[in-house]
Amino acid sequence: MTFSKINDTIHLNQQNRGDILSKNLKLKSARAAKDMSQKNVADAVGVTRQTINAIENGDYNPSINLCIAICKVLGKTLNDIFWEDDTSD
Amino acid sequence: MTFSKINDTIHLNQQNRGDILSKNLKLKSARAAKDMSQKNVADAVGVTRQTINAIENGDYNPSINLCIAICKVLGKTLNDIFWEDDTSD
DNA sequence: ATAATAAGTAAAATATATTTGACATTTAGT
DNA sequence: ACTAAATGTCAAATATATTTTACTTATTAT
Repeated sequence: MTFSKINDTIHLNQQNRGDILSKNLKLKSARAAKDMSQKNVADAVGVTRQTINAIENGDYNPSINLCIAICKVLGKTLNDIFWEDDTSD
Repeated sequence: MTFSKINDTIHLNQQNRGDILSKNLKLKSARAAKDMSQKNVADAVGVTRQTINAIENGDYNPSINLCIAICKVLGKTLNDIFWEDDTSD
């Protein structure tokens, strides 16, 4: 049994930061729903506002623990904010 | 027929240990359900087997893109494998 | 007993997430 | 006009995820 590599996008994304990654609009709207600024969320989860800004703008990919912390602050789950539902493409 | 060494009682408590090293047993079982080795998953998502091993054993936290890739390989979602459902903050 | 695969672990090197500090733009409010 | 808060972005420094190489143990099968 062989397994094909489906994760080429990771290294591609890491090399072309800001080019290919799309914005996380779910995060932006979830934050807006809580009426929190980027700095508010950043302080709540213990990172800088630049980090939250970069995540929203798709400049790099956060760690799973940071994603979980953000979700909890915003009252959402990982699937709500970070799961890409692009089943059709 | 050989007998394996049963050397610890830790396994009995793995599910509900709140310690530093909380293993990701959901990942382990999802991988077992697909009959894939750590190296199989590693190759499929484009990382080394040490990375998969470290994630399963809770040694460090992967990036969200790697988590998504792992989930897709195993036919699971982020919530299935990486969302911790302990509502006690 | 030997070989082969899977798994656990570790030290050093590399890649990249995150911080720090700074500057610019927009928006809303006096 | 000014002020402040929120956002966007950038370069350099730091922290840490990930790789590479290697050694070890466990398991299964020959």
